[in-house]
Amino acid sequence: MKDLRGKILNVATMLFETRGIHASGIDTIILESGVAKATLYKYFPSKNELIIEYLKEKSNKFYAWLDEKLNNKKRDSVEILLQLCDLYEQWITSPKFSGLPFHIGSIEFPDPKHPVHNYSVELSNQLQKYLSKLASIAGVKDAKTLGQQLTIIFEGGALIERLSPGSGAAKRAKKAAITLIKASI
Amino acid sequence: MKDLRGKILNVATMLFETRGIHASGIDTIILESGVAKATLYKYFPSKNELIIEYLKEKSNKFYAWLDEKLNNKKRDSVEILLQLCDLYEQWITSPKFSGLPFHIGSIEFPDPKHPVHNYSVELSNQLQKYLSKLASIAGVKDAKTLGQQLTIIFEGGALIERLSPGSGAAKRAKKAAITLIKASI
DNA sequence: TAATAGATAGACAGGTCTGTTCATTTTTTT
DNA sequence: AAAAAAATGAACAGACCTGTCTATCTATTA
Repeated sequence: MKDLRGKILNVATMLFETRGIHASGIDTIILESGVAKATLYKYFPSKNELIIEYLKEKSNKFYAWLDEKLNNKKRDSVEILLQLCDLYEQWITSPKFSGLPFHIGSIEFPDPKHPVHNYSVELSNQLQKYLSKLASIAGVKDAKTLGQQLTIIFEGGALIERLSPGSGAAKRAKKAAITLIKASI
Repeated sequence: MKDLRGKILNVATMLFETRGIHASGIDTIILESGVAKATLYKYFPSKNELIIEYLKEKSNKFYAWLDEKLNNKKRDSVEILLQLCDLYEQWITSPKFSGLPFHIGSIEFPDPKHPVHNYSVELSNQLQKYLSKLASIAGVKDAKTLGQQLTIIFEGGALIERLSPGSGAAKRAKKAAITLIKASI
């Protein structure tokens, strides 16, 4: 099994995150993945599509990981939110973490009409809905507000942890999140 | 007084924030500012220098505005931090706001050794120190931690407010900040 | 008015960018 | 082993990139 598509996507992911999206040309991507240009354009009709697939795959992997880790816990208590904070810190401080992909997408493509920007906004909204829902199931009174505030903290912490890796931003974000969670019950 | 340098910087600022840095070429910048290419390269030896000047000027303007607004207030009380939260919301929700420049700089230039990335990290650290100092003067016990947490919330809120302008992210970030401030005294 | 400094347009170099095309080779399937 | 599908290398188009340079023109200063 060759899975050229997967190989291209992996290489593109690595390049996008270490060099940036605009700075990673198609020629570099095919060179690094050892694939012909026509092959890349067969699996991904345009660079925009490739970028969006990168965003989508990263997002899917994140939620798959999170759901799996949270699945065994009882969801109908505030405990689940504290577990979430632990998992957040784990994710952000993992050595392979290099920022939230949709931050890259939205900042490198600031035009609100651009498909990459659009999809990035969608992913941020999705995170907010996910966290609000989790808070709601946990029994938080104003779950929507808490979800939105956790989104802000998690995204901010992710950003700063990437700016200064190992500086402990993730840990402080987690503590701030816990403070907000406890204040909301 | 012509102030060609200022005109170039203004145009570059506008283009960087609406189209992104990589997507704004030198040719576009000189075309929009009605200036010869040699003139741009006289005032800014390279595009990197231009980008850094953009970051620097934006940062200076922000702190000048903030210091002026905070100057009349008594600084030795927690009141100053609540004032800060109001000003933060004002800044972020202003129609001319289009994201924190050093977020653009750090994400478009992810290489930690790149001067633009370096300077962006410096600006984020500067914000954290500023907020910690303000918290310290206000009499907060663990001022450094609060300053770091406020930085996370302010940067996260700024990011999401830009992603979804008018969605109220700034207001919720402010509320979260106030919760943390009150929890820290 | 004459000398000096600043700004101009435009060409140029040497790359890189995305995306297409095509003939050839490799792989898979029948 | 023959037919069909997939992948390859390489060239190509047309545009854009940063940065340099020159020759001309326009201000400012003396």
